[in-house]
Formats: sequence, C-alpha cells, structure tokens
Amino acid sequence: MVDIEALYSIKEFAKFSGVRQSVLRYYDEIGLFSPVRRGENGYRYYSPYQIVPLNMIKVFIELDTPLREIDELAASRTPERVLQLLARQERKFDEGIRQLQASYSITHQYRALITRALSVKEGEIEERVLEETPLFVGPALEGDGPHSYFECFSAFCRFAERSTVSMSFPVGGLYRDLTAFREQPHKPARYFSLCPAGADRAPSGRYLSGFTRGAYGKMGDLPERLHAYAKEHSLTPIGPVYLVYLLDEISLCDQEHFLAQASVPVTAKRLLAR
Amino acid sequence: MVDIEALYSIKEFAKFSGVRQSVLRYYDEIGLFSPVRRGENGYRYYSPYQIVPLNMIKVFIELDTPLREIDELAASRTPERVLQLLARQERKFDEGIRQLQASYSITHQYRALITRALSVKEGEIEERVLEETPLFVGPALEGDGPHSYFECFSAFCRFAERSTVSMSFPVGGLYRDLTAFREQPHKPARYFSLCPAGADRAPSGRYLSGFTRGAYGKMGDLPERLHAYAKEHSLTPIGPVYLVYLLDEISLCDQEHFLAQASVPVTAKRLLAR
DNA sequence: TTGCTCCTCACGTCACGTGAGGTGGC
DNA sequence: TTGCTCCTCACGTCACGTGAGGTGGC
Repeated sequence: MVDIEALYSIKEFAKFSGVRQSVLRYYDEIGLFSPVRRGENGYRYYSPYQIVPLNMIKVFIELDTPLREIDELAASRTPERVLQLLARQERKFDEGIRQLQASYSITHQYRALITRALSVKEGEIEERVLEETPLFVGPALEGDGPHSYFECFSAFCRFAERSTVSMSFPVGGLYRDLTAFREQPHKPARYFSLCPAGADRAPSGRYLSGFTRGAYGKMGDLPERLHAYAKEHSLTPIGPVYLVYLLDEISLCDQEHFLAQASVPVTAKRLLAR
Repeated sequence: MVDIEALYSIKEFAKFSGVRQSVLRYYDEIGLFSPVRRGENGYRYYSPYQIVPLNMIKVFIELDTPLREIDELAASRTPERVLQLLARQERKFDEGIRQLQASYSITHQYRALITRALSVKEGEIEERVLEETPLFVGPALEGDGPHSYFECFSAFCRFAERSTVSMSFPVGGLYRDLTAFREQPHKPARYFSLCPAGADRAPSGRYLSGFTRGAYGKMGDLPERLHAYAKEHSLTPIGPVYLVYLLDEISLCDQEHFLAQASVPVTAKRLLAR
C-alpha cells in the first residue's frame, strides 16, 4: 500500500504534518507518537502514513484533551468511549464560552465607567434620562453593629459567590433615599453589583447625578449638592440613591482620587402639580 | 480611618478575601502583594483595607491578565492605560469565544458522524432526503502526477489553514459523479471539510447512501452496489459523490475497520418520465 | 505533651520552546 | 573547512499546590 522507501526526516515530516520538530521529539519522549524507524545514528524517520494517527492527536489536542488522556485513548479507543469524551468536551466548551462572555461583559462595564469618568464635568450636577439597568442587589446590611465597612463588603462578596454571580463586576452602594444618603453617606443600606445578568433593575427615568473625589465612603459635600440642586430646580427625589465609583482601584493607585457618582431618580414638581 | 489594631493573620485574611494562603504567600514572594506588617517571628499580618488593592488584582486575574502585567499596572495605573488594557482583553475574549465555538462545533460534527455510524445498517443502501449541508471544498487535485494520497491530503490541510478554516473538522472526498467513483474509487477529485462555516453547500434533496469498512481509499464493492441499487430502483444519479468516514482514526485504532459512507444525489426516472 | 498556626525551602505541574554542546555526511 | 541536519541533555515557562521539616505560644 504505502511506499516503504519514502520515509521522512523529522524536518520533512514536521513541514508535511504542520507539527514542530520540538513537538515531535516531545511526543516521542513521552511515548505518545514515535517515528516508525530510527537510523543507526539515532535519526528519526517517519512514514507518510503516520499523518493519520498524528491527525487523531491533533484533533484531540484542538479539543483540549490532555496528552495523557489522548495516550490512553490511543491504546484503546472505541466509538462509544470517544463519544463519551466528546460529550464531556462539548460541555466544557459550553461552560468556557459562558465564562468568556462573562469576562467580556466585565471589561465592557469597566470600560463604560472609565470612559464616562473621562467625559464628565465633576463639579456639576447632571440631569439625565437613563435606561433601565440590570443589577444584582445584595441583602440589607445589618444596623450599626460590630461590622466594619470591609466586613460588610466581604459578606456581600460571599453572598454573590453563592449566587454564582461573578464578583468582578463593578460594585456599588444603594441608599434608601436621598435623606439616608445625606444622613449616613458612608453607610449604604445594601451593596449591588453591575452584573448584566442580575435579576434586579434600576428603573428607567429621569435621574440627577453628581460626582465627588475621594476614598470609599468619603462623599464630601455631594449629598448636600444633590439636595440643593433638586430644591433649586423644583425636583423631587423619588427613589433610592445609586452610588457607583467610575474610577476606583481598578484604574487609580491613589484612593483619594477615586471618582464616585451618585444618582437618584427624580420627578419635576411642576409635572406633579398639573 | 481604618482600625490599625485590627490586623488579620494569613488564615483570617485568606478567608476574608477568598484568596488561598498559598496564593497570598506566592504574591508576597513575587512582590505583587505583601502584608502590611511582618511579626518578629516572620508571621504575615494583613490590614482589612488591603482588600481593595487585592480586589484590583483579582479582577485583572479574572480578566486573564498575566501577573507581571498586573504588577506593572499596580505601580502606575491610569484610567487611560487601564482602558487600553481592557480593550485589548476584550478583543482576546472575543477571539476566545470564537475559538471555543469552533471547538464546540467540531465535537458536534464528530458526535453526529459516530452516532450515525452506530445506528446504520452497513450492508444496505439507504434512500433518504437530506438537508442542505455546509462544506468547505478544497481545490481540484492534480491529475495522477507525482502526488501521493497523503501529500494531496496535506496540501488540502495547508490550503484550508490559509483560509482560516479549522482542519479539525471531519474531512471527506468529493468525486465528479458516480462514474468517476466507480472508475477511481481511491481518487477523489477534491477534498472537503465538514466545517459549518464553509461557504460551499451540498444541496438538499434525495440521496442514496452506502457503507463500507476499510482503510482510507479502500471502497470494496461499494461503488458497484450503489450503481446496482440505482439501476434496480430506476434512480438517476444527478450529482457528485460525497465520501465521508463515519468511523476513522478519531474513534478506531484499526484502520481496516474504518467505516465510510458514500452519498450521491438522485432523481427517480419515473418522476422524470412523467 | 498535644494541637494549632505559622514559617521556609523544594519539588511537581503541563506542553512544550530554547539554547548548549556534540555528531555525521557532503 | 563550512553548512546543514540531526541528536541529547538541561533549563525556563506560569501560577500556583503540596508536602517536608521546623518554630512558637497556649
């Protein structure tokens, strides 16, 4: 069948098969795939026919199978066993795709926040209509017990992990209303994650947004500025305050320069008055 | 701000942060992230505040950033640099998703072939209506020049690689028509890959399929059986023969047991006669 | 003494890539 | 002699995990 005379040197076979010389030597070393013949000088000689078993190895490598498993498979593969392996790998790929999509989503969120940070007028209060935003909201934080800021945060992380929500999405703080934000600006009632797969929602509508620089929990005069603006423009806060850091430890070294954005939904009094 | 007294041992901080002790020691060793203090006995003590920089590390790790890059970033990150990095990672994830989808698709194709192999009546000729099937068809193989079977195959592989088609999909042979298949059963005119992203198509319609066991190129009496069946049932072959191995080196060790399926589109003469 | 926590080496992992240093045939 | 191919060690990679062997305080 096959021309016995026509054997390839390792260089030729590497080119022919598209597998590097170093890789062919490695496969030989671990006993996964060896040349049909060795010269007296130790040279490896491959038969063109060997492209077939090598192709099997290449396929399973592309399907992310460990070489040890391929080796076991090489000794005794049956359609049934291969079918099982393929089904397993298929599930792995499915899971991998989901994870990568989550990672993609995380980069997307951070990019959006940082990009916004770079275009924002920090001193001003903004009035904007916002789209509905998916969130993952954590449990209510207990009173002012023995729990520190960081312990609360850590508790939220563990809660999120149990809910199979990736904790790598930006995390924000939620205040009952603008009054709570003014009274205890360093103490959100809950934490939330900007996870697009979250089941909760920040409703669409008209929002007031203000900004301030400083470490976590340092709100400066932001609560009062929001309050003053609302009063001055006859706007009534009608929902919770969402606090999000546009710039945090992800993009800045110095926490004193972190950039927070507080947003609160409002309605115009004049509209209510009609 | 932060209670200086409240320092965590490595065990406590590991639990608090969700990062293993061994990992914390490793980060300390490579200088990526160190405890605020060391005891006289060498014990590591972490401040709860350190959850913030550690979180930055965790996020970038989840975003598949090498520790060395995170280390560089830790020293001097700016929103602009982070934005660049995130954009790069986003592209990587996108590419990764595409690759995983291809891998998923490959397992799917092999599973379909092997599953079919296990349910087929090998001795019989099948008459079935088939859906349109996407393919990637290679260039015509040159006459009967100096090229061996394997060299042709290898050339096809290289051609496919240049077309950014994964060569890991099952590969089949294409014959001009049933006559060519009968005359030179070991010599397809072209190769094709069962790549769902391929631009070519095997048209939908009525097909005759037959099976045979044997190594690549060994068709036995399959061409004649197809021909005889068509004649006997007054069917006219109206297109090329598609040769696909349902069982090959992926699922079998012994190439003499490989299972080939040849399919050819047909029309009933009686229909034509009307 | 026992149990617990902590420490520092040191080695293994996985699939190679990359020299270093040497051989063999034209 | 020069150039080419081939060989065999041996070490590096990357982010840890896993002991082994020892310390310190209750």
